Amino acid sequence: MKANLPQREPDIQRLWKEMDIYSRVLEKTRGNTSFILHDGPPYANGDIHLGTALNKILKDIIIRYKSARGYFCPYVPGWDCHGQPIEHEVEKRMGEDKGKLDVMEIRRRCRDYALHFVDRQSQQFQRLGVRGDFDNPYLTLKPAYEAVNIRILAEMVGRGLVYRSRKPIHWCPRCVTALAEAELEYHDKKSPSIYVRFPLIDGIPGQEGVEASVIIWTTTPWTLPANVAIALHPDMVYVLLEAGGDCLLVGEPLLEKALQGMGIDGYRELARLPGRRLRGLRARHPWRDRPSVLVNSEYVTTEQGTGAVHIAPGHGEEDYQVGLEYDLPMPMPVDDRGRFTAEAPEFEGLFIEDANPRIVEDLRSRGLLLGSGELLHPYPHCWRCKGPVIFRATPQWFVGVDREYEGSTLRKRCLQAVERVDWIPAWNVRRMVGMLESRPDWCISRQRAWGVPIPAFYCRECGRELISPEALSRVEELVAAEGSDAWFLKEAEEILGTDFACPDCGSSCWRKETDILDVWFESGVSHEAVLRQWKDLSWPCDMYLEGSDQHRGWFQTSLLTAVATRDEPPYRSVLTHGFVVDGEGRKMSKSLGNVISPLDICETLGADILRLWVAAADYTVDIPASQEIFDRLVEAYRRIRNTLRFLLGNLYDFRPSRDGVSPEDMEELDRWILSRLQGLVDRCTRAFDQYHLHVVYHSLHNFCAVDLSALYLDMRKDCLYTFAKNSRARRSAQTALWRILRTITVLMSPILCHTAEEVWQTFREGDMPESVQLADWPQVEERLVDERLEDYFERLLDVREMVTKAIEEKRTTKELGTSLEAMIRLTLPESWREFTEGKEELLSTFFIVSRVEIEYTGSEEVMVTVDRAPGTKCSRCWNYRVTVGGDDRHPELCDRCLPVVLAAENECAS
RNA sequence: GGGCCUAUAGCUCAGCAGGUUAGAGCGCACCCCUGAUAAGGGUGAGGUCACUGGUUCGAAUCCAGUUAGGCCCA
Repeated sequence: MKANLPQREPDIQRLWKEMDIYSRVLEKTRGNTSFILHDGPPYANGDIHLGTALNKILKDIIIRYKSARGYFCPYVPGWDCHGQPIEHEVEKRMGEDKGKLDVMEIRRRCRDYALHFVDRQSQQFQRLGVRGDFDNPYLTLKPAYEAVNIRILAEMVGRGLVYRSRKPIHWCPRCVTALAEAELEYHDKKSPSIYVRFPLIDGIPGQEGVEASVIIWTTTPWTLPANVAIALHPDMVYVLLEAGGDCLLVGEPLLEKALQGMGIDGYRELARLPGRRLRGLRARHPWRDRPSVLVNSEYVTTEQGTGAVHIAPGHGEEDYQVGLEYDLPMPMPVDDRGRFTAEAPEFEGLFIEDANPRIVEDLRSRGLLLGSGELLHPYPHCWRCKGPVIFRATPQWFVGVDREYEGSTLRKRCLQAVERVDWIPAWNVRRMVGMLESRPDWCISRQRAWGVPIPAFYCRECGRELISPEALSRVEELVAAEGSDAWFLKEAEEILGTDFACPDCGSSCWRKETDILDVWFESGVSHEAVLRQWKDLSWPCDMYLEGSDQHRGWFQTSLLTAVATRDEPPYRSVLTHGFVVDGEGRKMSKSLGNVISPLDICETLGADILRLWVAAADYTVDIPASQEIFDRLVEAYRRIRNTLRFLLGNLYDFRPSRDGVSPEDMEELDRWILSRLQGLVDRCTRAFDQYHLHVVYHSLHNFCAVDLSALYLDMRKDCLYTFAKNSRARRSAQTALWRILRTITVLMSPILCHTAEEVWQTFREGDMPESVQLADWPQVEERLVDERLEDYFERLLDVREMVTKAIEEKRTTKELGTSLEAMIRLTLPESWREFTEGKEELLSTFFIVSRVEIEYTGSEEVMVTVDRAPGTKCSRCWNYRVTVGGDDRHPELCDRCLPVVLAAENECAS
């Protein structure tokens, strides 16, 4: 049996396209309760990987299930089209031309690039079998979408949430530009390594008379002019020592290393005290009047230095955090070309690298330098000019999460909103709360070209900034009509008109902000831009479904913008999945060489195998993927497929409307399997409702492998093959087969969508829906549930196990081959008489043996003995019968086959 | 380094709220069948429940720590 999925699936997908299945399913369910899963936009860059495939398939399975249950499920896929990675990629491709191109040309190329990958990924998603409105997706670069960013921002401005402040970012002083993390390359760099003394102004507790100094170590002397503080670890022990007439304060774990670095041999220990007791003391800044304050920070490590870290909030991320915590000033004496300004008059005009030796000399002359050397260490460099980059504070726009408005703050409102969301799995609420509690203000500025502008203006006369709801609404109109390009093409006056006067100086000459919005802001407003604007969608949606990394990403940015504007979360539930790892549980990476491409799997095994992989895994944790796992899944798939094929094959002469037998007229065996089938329907439906897809997979597979293949179908072959075509028993069995086939085909259709459709198209007849996707979800049919019958067969299955074991023993000794060569003598307890007496025929079918004899005894024990069945093998039904040879017309037949054959012969003759 | 999470047979998963020799399917080995045949049936072998302590009469199941791994942050 060859599944040939890679070839078949595209045909099936074409069929769906031709019948416009997405619209047909929507029409079928229109007016019903809706279930809206809002698609998180993947980034329009590169081909899809296993993680993307996992995410989209999960969404698809859930939507297919919900719509089969009757929910109205419009699904609009989307793409995140702006942002630095695309711009970076485009600039890389431009190579040398980069400097020559203007913003509009870069934006045009970014747009082409993004649209190219939207198209490509769209094809790839559809190849996975994903059903959705792929002709009408949402793209964050569309003007209507872009304009929503401006509107939401305006609403946040109206609530006083948006402010401008400085924050250190990676900056290339040669290219005069901000750099994102992805634009950094780490290379070794030789830096000066110096120990600097900061004399304390205040006395040390318990050592008030001593004139001591704190020793810091740094590899960036040029950041010292911006120093405002010295950080000590609160729990680290600091040693006050006396050496060569100096009293120095050094962290105990680093003492030896530091003294060596400063060339100090002998010393006398005066005192020891923890960092927390030194907090608040003031030290003297080498050049400025302002003191350098001793603060505590957990960032201080024992790896390098002296345990005392020089803090310049404008020149480092950790420094900045410390600055925020202690409300420290943020001097920035370095301009955008890396030259000192008048804020550092001693070095004004010097490029920072050139200033380093001057600073070191200056410190030496002031007696503050205690040691100097050189150090080779990894350091970030600019990806374009390859020069070392610096951390430099520049003005950025922020959303303040702790700003009061209407009696509360954004952070508090979000924390309350989180409680109104159904987090799946439930423990995710903890993760979300933890992140919201600790998150800093949201920096929404990016110094790039490819995105939506931050629509602020600056007075050309006095520099005052303008960001008001009124001004923003002008920009919103413009962007809605012409797209964000218009911002870059038009002058400030063309956008604002002449009726905005500067409240400070009265001027109406404005200059535009050059920053653009963080792309996370863009995707964060998708609930507004999509749920509220698309026909058939509504706000809030029922579900967001993404990887667990989105707690900090999209789940949070969506929550922030929704709560800031509507005070409600944009989703009723959030379902997360883990990450794809390899067979050993390690993450997939090029360097480990363990990457598997979903496109390769589609080409070699088929999308249904990939979908089965998604369904089989417990996706709440890491999802392993390896060759072996896919091999196993292929086996499992074959088993299911082959079972379906057997069912189909035995229904060739059966039409339910003509040949169907009503349940009360069916054979016990058939009623039994149909009762079992109801259990399967119940289990699968419950599992789908809880999104426990692996339970569905295991249940379906088990049913096919055990209930059907190993038991029921094997037992029923005799009847299906040898009974008269139109006999009630055979039609009864076929009725069961038909019901089973139809039911499990629909049950599996959300997962194995291609296979289910293929089966559906094969056995569909009469007024059955055109596609399995239009079929109703199976209901548990109470009239088919027969617990008494199931209990009865449950007990017989235990006996059957004894029977097969006994037969196996005889097989090993070559006394028996097939089980039909056997006859079974059962010794049963008297209490079994009422439900087994006279059922020898059924039992021989149940055990697939030629004959069964029963004896009853007073003992409670069940006993089984196996013998060769008497008689000879009927050439037609392969049962051993004493009646074979009883009729001269067909001496090779048994008495059961004889009339069947005679009847058929008559039919042929007439 | 911090937050959240995971660890049961070769693989995918059960084992709900602590209680008899830890289950299922697949795979594997051996056998049977040849009217599901690039199929089907049967039997069987596989697990110190990551490790170490603790709570308990009793722990895969509860607690602490360790190790390995994942996501996010630093």
